[in-house]
Amino acid sequence: MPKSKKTATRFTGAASGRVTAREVAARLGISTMTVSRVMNKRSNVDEKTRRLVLAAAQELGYRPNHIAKSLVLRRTHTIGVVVPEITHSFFPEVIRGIEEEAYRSRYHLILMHTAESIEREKDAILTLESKRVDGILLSTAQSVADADFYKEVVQLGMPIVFYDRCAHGIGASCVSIDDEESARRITNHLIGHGYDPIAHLSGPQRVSIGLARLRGFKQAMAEGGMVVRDDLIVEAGFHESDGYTAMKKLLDRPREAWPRAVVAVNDPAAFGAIKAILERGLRIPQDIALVGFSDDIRAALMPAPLTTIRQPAYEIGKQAALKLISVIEGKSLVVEDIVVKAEEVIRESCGCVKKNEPKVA
Amino acid sequence: MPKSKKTATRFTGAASGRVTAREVAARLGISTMTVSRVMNKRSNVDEKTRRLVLAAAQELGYRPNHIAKSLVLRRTHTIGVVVPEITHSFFPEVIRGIEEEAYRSRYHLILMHTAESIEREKDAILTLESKRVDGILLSTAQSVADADFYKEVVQLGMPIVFYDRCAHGIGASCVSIDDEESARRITNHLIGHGYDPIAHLSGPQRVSIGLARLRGFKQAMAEGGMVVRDDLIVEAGFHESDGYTAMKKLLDRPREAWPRAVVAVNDPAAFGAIKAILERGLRIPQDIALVGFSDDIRAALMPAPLTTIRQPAYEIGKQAALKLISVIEGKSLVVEDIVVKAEEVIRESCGCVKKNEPKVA
DNA sequence: TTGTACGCGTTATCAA
DNA sequence: TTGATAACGCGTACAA
Repeated sequence: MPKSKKTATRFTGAASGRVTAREVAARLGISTMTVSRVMNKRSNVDEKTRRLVLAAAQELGYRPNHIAKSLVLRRTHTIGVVVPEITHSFFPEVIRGIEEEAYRSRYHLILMHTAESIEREKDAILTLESKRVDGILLSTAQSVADADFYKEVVQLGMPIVFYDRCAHGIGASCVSIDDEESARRITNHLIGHGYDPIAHLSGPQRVSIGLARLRGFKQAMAEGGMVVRDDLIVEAGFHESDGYTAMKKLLDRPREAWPRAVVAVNDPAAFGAIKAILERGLRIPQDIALVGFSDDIRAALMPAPLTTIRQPAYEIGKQAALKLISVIEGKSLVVEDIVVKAEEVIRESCGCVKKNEPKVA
Repeated sequence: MPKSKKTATRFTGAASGRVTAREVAARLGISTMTVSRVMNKRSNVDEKTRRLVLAAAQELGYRPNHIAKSLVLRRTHTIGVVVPEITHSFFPEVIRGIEEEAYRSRYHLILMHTAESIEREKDAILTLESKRVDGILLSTAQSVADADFYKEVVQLGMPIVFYDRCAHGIGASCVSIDDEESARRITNHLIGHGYDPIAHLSGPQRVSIGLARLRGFKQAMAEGGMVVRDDLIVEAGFHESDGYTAMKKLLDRPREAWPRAVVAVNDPAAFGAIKAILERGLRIPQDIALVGFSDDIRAALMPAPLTTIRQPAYEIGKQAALKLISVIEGKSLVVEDIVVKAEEVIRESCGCVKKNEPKVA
């Protein structure tokens, strides 16, 4: 041994209360490298020593320190997941999809909830960069203003994939359903049944999906030869209360100005609209027909079971994770928009079916 | 000086593509310690150099490396959250509570989903230990067998707080509602209305809440002078399908063996039971009365709006995070069971109210 | 098959 | 107010 030991080695578990590879090695009179090799399942270790190390590790309660490992390998095997609204049932399903895929590839998740706040979102991204996650999955907050911020993230070399609510044109991939096309299809349903006029409770126009669904609505109207009346497009929001307020605003007008049918930007907004409609003593769909978007767990249980678009949330999460991981691992270099197919769920609220199905799914 | 468009020019190797404190320091001809002091808002830095450092950091796109920081400080400022079932609406609410409290104290969350599997749960805990989280919040998987495993976690010095589904007697705190007492109260409701006999669709008896709710049921029955018949206690499960199967089993018996009322272990199970009851053409509560547990978001929307117990999920998450953080920071040394108050929500399914409230909340 | 030297990026400590 | 040095616990690249 050439050099004198300057290391005042702790033999007991000392300060951090944590056992290190050095202690496992010391216990057996071997080097830490052998311990390292065993823990990483390298083949070039004698079977006998391998078993000794494993036993000692077990006995001492050794847990390899991923922090130190990450520092040297410059990989954390961790993905940052930024969620704007954890309560909305759509996102937990997305998370489940992400989680399943991450688990399969042995990645872990750091969860950041922005509560729809752009400030918290920026903060979340900075934190994730500092935590050196290998990549980020992000759905933008409603209040998103500048894509420049996202662009900087991309330029700094952080792999990022957007899901559901995307920022386009900044060199990042996006996984979502075809919001525009889906909104077009479901609007067509109402048009096809002869309802006129048709109103739209829109989402915030800052948010990609709010914009896309409005576009789909307008396109269907144009194709159907309907007049798009600005006074029948009410910018609402994604929450039940938003839909309630917006619908009430419509119903506060004179009766002849009421819409005959309504396309809500999502199901919660539709629920609010339903409430407003029923409060007036009106019937759905006889007086006003209605469709939503997202197939919320409650949609089938409404007094008028809601016709809506089913968003395959799990699939979106899965695809997003899949894409991100392949970007991280250098297996995928193209920036792309991945579109997951959404399907219509026809129920009674649009007046398109007559049969009374049992309400419990 | 206005912003440069292309930030982050790497000078040295920096294979990870990441700017380090060394590079910021080199740029200014100072030491990394000064950079460190500035980033950590230490007071003993000259105001002028402080500004220079901040400017250089900004320009280079420097993000302090939390990994390295964690290694030396032996603190990650991260909490591991283990969730058995992310889809059940209860847990996202808990997570929101945890997240809010963690955010307030500047902690971050690593989310682990066990999908009710004990294997994945063990794996999750080992990973969290390796990731050196500062503490763990855990709700046990249904298949939990040995508390010994949890005990080892505690003995290794990892702060851990259980929530909702707890492991007792191992020196860890627990945050939950008073399941036994709540089950007792809601069963009492049925007894008070003269229903007899009363059945219980129980949860798995391996899980703390399954056990506690059964105890509460039995206690109420005993206090009410009712006979507890083993054949009317059916071990079901927490899912809708479990409740459906269990209820069908009851209804497959001769009519005189049917219960007059049913206490379901939770709302999803109650939903399944409702389905089974309605399929037979029976009415709720006229033929069979029913109560659930948890106030699922769908409870009010059932054909027979469900009387249930509201679990303050957000509050549970908040309390659990609060307790864990104070344990981590050495401000709380006692092991305790924290009980969050749950309240009954009386709706029509128990036949206790007559008025027909609007179904949309 | 096993071990040694060094570096990953940061902070505590002590000296200047 | 600032800087030099030594950890933190591990893996890479070599040497033995």
